[in-house]
Amino acid sequence: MTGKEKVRWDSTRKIIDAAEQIFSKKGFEGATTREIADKAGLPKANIHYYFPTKEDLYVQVLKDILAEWINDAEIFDSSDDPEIAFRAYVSRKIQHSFTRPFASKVWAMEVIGGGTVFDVHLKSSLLEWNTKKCRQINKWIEQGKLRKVNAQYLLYAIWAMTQHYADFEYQTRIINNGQSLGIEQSDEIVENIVQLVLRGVII
Amino acid sequence: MTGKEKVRWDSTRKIIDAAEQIFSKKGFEGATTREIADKAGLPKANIHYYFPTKEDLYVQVLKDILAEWINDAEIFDSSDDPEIAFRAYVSRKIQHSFTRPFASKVWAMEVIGGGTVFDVHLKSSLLEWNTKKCRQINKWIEQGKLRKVNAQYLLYAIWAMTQHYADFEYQTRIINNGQSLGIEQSDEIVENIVQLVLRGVII
DNA sequence: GTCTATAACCGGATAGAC
DNA sequence: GTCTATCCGGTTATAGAC
Repeated sequence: MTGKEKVRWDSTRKIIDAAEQIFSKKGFEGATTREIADKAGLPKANIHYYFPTKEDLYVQVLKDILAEWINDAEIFDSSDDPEIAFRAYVSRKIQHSFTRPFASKVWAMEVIGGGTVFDVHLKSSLLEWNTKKCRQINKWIEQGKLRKVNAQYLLYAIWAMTQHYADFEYQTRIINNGQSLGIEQSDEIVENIVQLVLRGVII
Repeated sequence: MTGKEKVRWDSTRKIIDAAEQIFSKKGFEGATTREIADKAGLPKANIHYYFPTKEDLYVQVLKDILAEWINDAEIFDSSDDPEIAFRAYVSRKIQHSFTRPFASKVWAMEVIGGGTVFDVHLKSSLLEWNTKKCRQINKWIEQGKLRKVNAQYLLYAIWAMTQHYADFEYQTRIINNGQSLGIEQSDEIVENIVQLVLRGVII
């Protein structure tokens, strides 16, 4: 990487990291490029130099998140034993909930708001991610390793339970007397979700 | 109710309904009083007549939602049989997910964004709601009706799975080939969540 | 590539006639 | 209680010097 390329890469990275945090607090419309620039430690004009419009930056953030989740889904193929695979997946998802909470929140807000900037690429990536995992679950059912559950609803359940700890962190914090749940609780949380899933599907 | 009171009540209702929809799409910062006024069929100045600031209106919307959810929780006391109580609660929650999706989304966005307008009243109502249900679950555990599960994590799981169908409706729609899940699927969805919960906790 | 200055516009809120 | 007109501050985006 030449010097110029490095500068470009560094600035881009700084901007995306800042954008993730601001978008996760205010959503697309509520976030301002000014706030993002301040958080990134750059003048506002630089944001527009690297990302012509606010929407370009926002879409980039969404694509980054989805790419990470699709990557997480790979672990589903790590074992032919559904118990091991579910545990590995839930564990990785919860880890991400605590280590990269902003990305998850941006995605959640975008979906809740009705997916106004979702383009064809994002939709097809999401479908691919979903299809892949449904197929694996259905294979296990055919092999007699799982009860005949609805794979789609099971995925929604796992998704919802794991995302909850990233997206609704503020709510869990209020309920937990102002104290954040963190990495220390993650084993406990993973075990709890995994138990619910396994009792529900293992024969 | 006198004529004037009726006008006041009608306008207030119209404004809150419109606000729920706009806030659920754009969040607090992203929503504009102009859009809310248009949706309510009133001039913008009228919004400010009934609700001096945008924040006043927003807080009112949040309080309405929480009041409804606290009301939903009452059904938890409807039976001493946890199976019946869980089923009734999940069922009511899913019904609300389909019949009043906007309210749920406003709440979700507010929490995801970090609860910037959460005041003491909202926090204590939320805690009350939570405590009430934890207590009931723990009573069932003491009575030997349920496994020794962590009541708090169980509530998060139920909350997350039921809310998912309201808040992430757009995502489920993409995955379902552009077709909305609706009331027709609600029995199936309720049964799915209830089965997961019951297998997880019933001895 | 960086940054200051500014254009062009839009937001919440209010004044004041009806 | 309703509505038009308007103020003022803040927003995205760009022009142009360095």
